[in-house]
Order: sequence, then C-alpha cells, then structure tokens
Amino acid sequence: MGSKWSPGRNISRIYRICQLDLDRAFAESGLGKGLYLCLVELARQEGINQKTLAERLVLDQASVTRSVRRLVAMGSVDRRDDPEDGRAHRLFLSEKGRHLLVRVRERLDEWDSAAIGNFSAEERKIFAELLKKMELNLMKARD
Amino acid sequence: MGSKWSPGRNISRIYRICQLDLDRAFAESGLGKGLYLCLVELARQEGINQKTLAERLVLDQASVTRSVRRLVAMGSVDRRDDPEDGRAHRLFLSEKGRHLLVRVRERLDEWDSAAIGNFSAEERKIFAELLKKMELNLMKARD
DNA sequence: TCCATATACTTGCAGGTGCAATTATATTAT
DNA sequence: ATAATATAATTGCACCTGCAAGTATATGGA
Repeated sequence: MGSKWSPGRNISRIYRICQLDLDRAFAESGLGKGLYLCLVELARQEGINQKTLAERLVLDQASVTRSVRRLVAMGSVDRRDDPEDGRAHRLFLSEKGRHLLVRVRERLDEWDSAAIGNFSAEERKIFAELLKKMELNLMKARD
Repeated sequence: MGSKWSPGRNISRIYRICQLDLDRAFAESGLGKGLYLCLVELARQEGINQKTLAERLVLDQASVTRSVRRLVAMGSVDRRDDPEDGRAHRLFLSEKGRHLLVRVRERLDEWDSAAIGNFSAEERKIFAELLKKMELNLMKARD
C-alpha cells in the first residue's frame, strides 16, 4: 500500500512545477526569478516597506532588498524615504510597473486556471479553506 | 473585498515556510539544502536512476547529479553502474543512509503533524484528493 | 542627555538551482 | 554495419537565496 500520503510531498512538487513555468514565462519579459512575487505582493499594499514585504512573501529581507533594487532599476517600482522612519523606505508601483503588473496577473490567472480550472465552486471553497488552515498552523508552529 | 483568492499564493508561501524549517533542521545533521528530498524519494524506489529521480522531484537533472554526488560522498547512498545501460547509474541507500532516513522521516512526520495535525480524517482525505487533482492538472498542462 | 537595545536595510559569502553545452552510450534508420 | 538521432549524466555559468555581520536610525531606560 505504499507510503502514507504527505501533504508536503504534493505541495513541494506543485510549487516547483509552478516556479519552473512562471520563472520561464517571466524571464522573457525581463523579470528575473521571483521578481514577479515582489511586484504582485507590493501591488496588494502600496506604501509597504521591505521588511513587511519580506514577511508577506516569507522571503529573507536580503533577498527582497535585491529584488526591489532590480525593480527600481528597471523603473517598475518607486522607492521613497519613509517620512516617519529614517531607516525605512516605502514602495510604490510606477506607471511602468502598473502596466507590467497587468501582464503578470494575466499570466498568474492562466496558471491558476490550469491548476484549478476544473474544480467546482465548492471544491475551490474547501481547498482555499484547507490551504489557509494549513498555512495558519505552520505560522503558529514557527513561534 | 481584496483580491481574488489564488491557490498559487497560498502554496508558494506554505512551501517557503516548509523549506526554511526543514533546511534549517537538516543542516544540523549535515544534510544540505534539498538533500533530504533526494534521500526520501530514493527510498521510495531503490535502484532508480538519476533521470527518474529528477522527474519525480521535479528538479533539474544537474541538480540531482550534484545532490547524489554529495550523498554518495557522505556515504548515505550507493551508486552502481546500470548493467543494462552503460549511461545510467542505479541508486541505493546504504546502511548509513537507512539510519539517516529514519531521522529524516521523523522530522518530516513532525512537519506534517504541525501542518495538518488538527485536520479531521475527512479533511485530510479531501485535501489529499484536491492536491493530487491539482498536481495532475499541472502535469498535463506542461505538455 | 546618554547609553543600551531594537529595527530597517545592506553587503559579503557560501551554497543551491536551472539552462546550455558536452561526453559517453543507446537506439533507430538506411 | 554505419550514420544520425536520442538519452543519462556531467560541467560551466549566471543568478537567487539565506545567514551572519555591518550601518544607520529609533526607542527606551538611567
């Protein structure tokens, strides 16, 4: 009867399939590995700082520093000093970034379609709940 | 009402939490990043070759080459020429590898516990089905 | 005020990863 | 048999990542 099912095994494979597809797709647009993560997360809350962005993405701050630097260099993100905290910087999408975001979101939507396009509304609802529950469990377990 | 829910967002975050935890945990045992993946997958089918191992893990062959080389160097994996194919090599766990595997599996089980320990049997069943369905969709979409 | 500690960010470093090109062996077509 | 193509594995390269250490600013206590 084989080994017991493990969610980690499934999820890690799904993640790597996803990363391969998306990294390849976005590389053509000049968006290096993982840059689209920052772009999309930033779009969810403009004015956010790098620390918070790193937390949201569960990435190292150093990594976010470098990604943001590249996004700024390519003109997709504006980085302004935080008037209330001399250490921090607030991040905003530029016009260029907003255009790029449209294309990125289209691509991500395509990916979601491929992934769960044949799920019923009920299945999606349950799946979303279970994934969120799992993530919450893990966040709690991290201390 | 915020953005539409996306499974990719959840899954990529869950994956990175997992990788952080496990990589840190196994680094103490001398198992560098991702080595435990090869070890566990190999244990599921001994005698497998590197190409197949890479496919199962959705990793690049080059990456598997290097991981296997390290596992062999640390004495956890035996690598024998495939008698039926001069290009290929068959991989087996050594005694040392088998002992290591026990500890690795304990750790992975702990992680699964933290992740879905509070899921009911019914929830686990549904979750497993949905994840498998999703993975299958993605594999099909890869062409 | 002044000092200790905490925080946001950056940088150096040691890996790990995918891709492209290479090598050695298999397989297939002629 | 032989040449063309395919496959398993390897290597070089560019790049990303996390960790640890460092810098600049904030915050809190004596």
